[in-house]
Amino acid sequence: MADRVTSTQVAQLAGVSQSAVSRVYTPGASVSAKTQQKVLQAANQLGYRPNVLARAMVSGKSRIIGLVVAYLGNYFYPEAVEKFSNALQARGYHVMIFMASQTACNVDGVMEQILDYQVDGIIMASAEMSSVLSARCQTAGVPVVLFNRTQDLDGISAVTSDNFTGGRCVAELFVAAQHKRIAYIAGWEGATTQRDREAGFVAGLSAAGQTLFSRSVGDYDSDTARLVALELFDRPPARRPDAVFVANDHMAIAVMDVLRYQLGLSVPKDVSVAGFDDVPPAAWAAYSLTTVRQRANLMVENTVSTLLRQIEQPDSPVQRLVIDCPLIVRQSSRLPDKWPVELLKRSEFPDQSLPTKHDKKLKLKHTESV
Amino acid sequence: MADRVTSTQVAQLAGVSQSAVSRVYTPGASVSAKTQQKVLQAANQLGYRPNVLARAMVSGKSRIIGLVVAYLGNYFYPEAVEKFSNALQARGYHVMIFMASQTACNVDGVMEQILDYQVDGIIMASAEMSSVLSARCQTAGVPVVLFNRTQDLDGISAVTSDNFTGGRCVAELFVAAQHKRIAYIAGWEGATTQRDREAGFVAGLSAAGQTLFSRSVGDYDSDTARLVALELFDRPPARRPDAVFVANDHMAIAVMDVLRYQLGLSVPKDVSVAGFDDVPPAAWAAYSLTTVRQRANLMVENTVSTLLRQIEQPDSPVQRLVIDCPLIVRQSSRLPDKWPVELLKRSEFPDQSLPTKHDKKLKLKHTESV
DNA sequence: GCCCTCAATTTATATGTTTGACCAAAAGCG
DNA sequence: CGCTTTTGGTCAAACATATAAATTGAGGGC
Repeated sequence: MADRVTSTQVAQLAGVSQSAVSRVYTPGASVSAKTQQKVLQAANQLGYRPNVLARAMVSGKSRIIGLVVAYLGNYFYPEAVEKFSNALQARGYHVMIFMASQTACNVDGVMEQILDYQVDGIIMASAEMSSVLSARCQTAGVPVVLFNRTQDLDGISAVTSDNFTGGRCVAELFVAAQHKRIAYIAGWEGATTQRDREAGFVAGLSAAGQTLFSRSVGDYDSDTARLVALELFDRPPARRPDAVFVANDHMAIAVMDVLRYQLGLSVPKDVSVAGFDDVPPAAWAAYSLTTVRQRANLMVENTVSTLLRQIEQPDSPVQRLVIDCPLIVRQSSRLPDKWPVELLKRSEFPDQSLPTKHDKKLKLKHTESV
Repeated sequence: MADRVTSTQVAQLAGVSQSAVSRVYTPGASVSAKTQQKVLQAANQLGYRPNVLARAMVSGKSRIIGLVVAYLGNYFYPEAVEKFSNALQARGYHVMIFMASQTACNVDGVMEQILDYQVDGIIMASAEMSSVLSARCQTAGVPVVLFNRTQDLDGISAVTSDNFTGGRCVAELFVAAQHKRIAYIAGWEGATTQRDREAGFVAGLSAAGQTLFSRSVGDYDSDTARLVALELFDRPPARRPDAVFVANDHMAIAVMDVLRYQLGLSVPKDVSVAGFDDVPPAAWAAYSLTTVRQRANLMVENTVSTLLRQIEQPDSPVQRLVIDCPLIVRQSSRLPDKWPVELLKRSEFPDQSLPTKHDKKLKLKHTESV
């Protein structure tokens, strides 16, 4: 069996008291150089390291953060998980990961488990929380920060992208490129991201006097997206959309595959496609997907610092942070001849130089290369 | 501040002793129906849940499993993380995730942190471990299971795919398809997966009297893979490979993009490409990558059960499990006219029916559709 | 009625650490 | 040389739970 080394054993070997050992491992404590040296040597010899769990019990701080994720099949989340883990590790915290697959009742069960571990804070990514649970966290004194979603519960901070503006930019791009039959494939309708992206998109269209040509729901699921894409586009040219905004990249990629390989359509010649998130595969040459970038780094950094602030100062105010997100123009969408100035300011062109005068040339080049 | 509910408070309210409360929450304990009911009611009223950390201290079992991962950019790992978390959650354990980004020294530091949390076991995915650390875990009585890698350290179990046979199958496929200039792009040369895949591949070639036409090292990194692919294939047709086995899908996809969009080559007409892992993007129509499937479910299941067995019976024997892995034949590789029977038995054809007599037709169909 | 058994419950102790109260020795100061 | 202040250190009390040992009480056989 494991016989773990305890501070008492170290103390014995070093010839000091157990609490002297403790103080050697407590940053701001007063210890003489001599004892410190004795203790450290004894500790090294025995291979001693403080027991975090015991420390957690007495201090009330476990330095564990619960991270709730629904599914990692959308590649925005693995990226986030990695960054969260790194950012928190760097600050002396550690991530306990909880998969809250399906339903909301599932989430509630998972949350109880999280609280059992006396976590210092919770990050909710891709999962909704009942108000009961929210209240429970609050009475338990465990701060919660929502990542990439909002919810109208008091006392809960949230960090999101500016989904509305992102959606509006896509609309402006499509409109500027002279698209006339513009469709939208929605995400899961319970999600605030879905709601905001669509609202922005529709607002952008109506600013140009247009409305949605058609609309389907893909539920943020790629299989569903495939189905609805087939339904939406398997029609004669005049009755099918000439541009489609898909609520996230995960679905948008599936949609592109359907358009090209099941329906034989050309992207962007026959149909322009745009997504949301800018996951790594969106940049792969085979897709080169025009999309709205969620700045994962910034979002994670802000989520972490918000959470830690609330942990360290329990009465600090709730914060709802909205992160600006640029339109990433790649080759899955037709380019406008003339760029609205406002839109240009919000756009990035990773594949080429800025299209000011050379619009025509660029347009030619990308249509043939895809 | 948080005033957590303790078992003592529940006991007081229920009019019993603290240990009675404890036993209500201990599965195999003897409690009368009456006390149980009293305790549960009081617990409900106060919102009591046992403190896992305190329980861990006295029982010596934290029910935390440390999961070490290097990077989630290779999409084989997010899948594994999700499955691990679910499988362990189902058995009452929880996953603490540790990113061991770069070097081995980093891993050592991370391992110390893991041990500080008194984890019951450790799963090492995509990270090497020094023998010092291995010894340390052993003296600490913390079992370790390697996932998707082996290492010649005694006392460490491991679960891997049959990388050797997987590599050999790819060789046999290429040979049967009459390829004559066969190349290999290696993974990180410190990895046993890389070593075994290459060994199997080379063995398969030499069984047919062939040798590697060329070889480069991609280090399991997609950017590096892009570079070496360019170097390997930017040549006149006769001096460039007509088939390439890339040590994992993550790199293979990058290589395909280079071949098609930077060099204007057709896959599989000009070059056959095969990968390893069968990550979800390999099945995307734009790539339709022929690859060797790592059966993540089976690997995870076995890793978990091996680990839990070693936790529950500390003297159970070390186990090195090798999981069988099928060749997934898709459209990124030229099909043979005639299939070796042995190879056929190890192959799966997700996109179409089994090619027995219809080889020619299938071949035609897929070359035009890609 | 007595002793024994067995189940249900309580008491007491242990887990490994932090932390505040307490103390001894050294040092500063007139 | 006394007196106070500082410094470094020990002691003991938490922290929330599990569990071995002790205690109680109820039945049951004689």
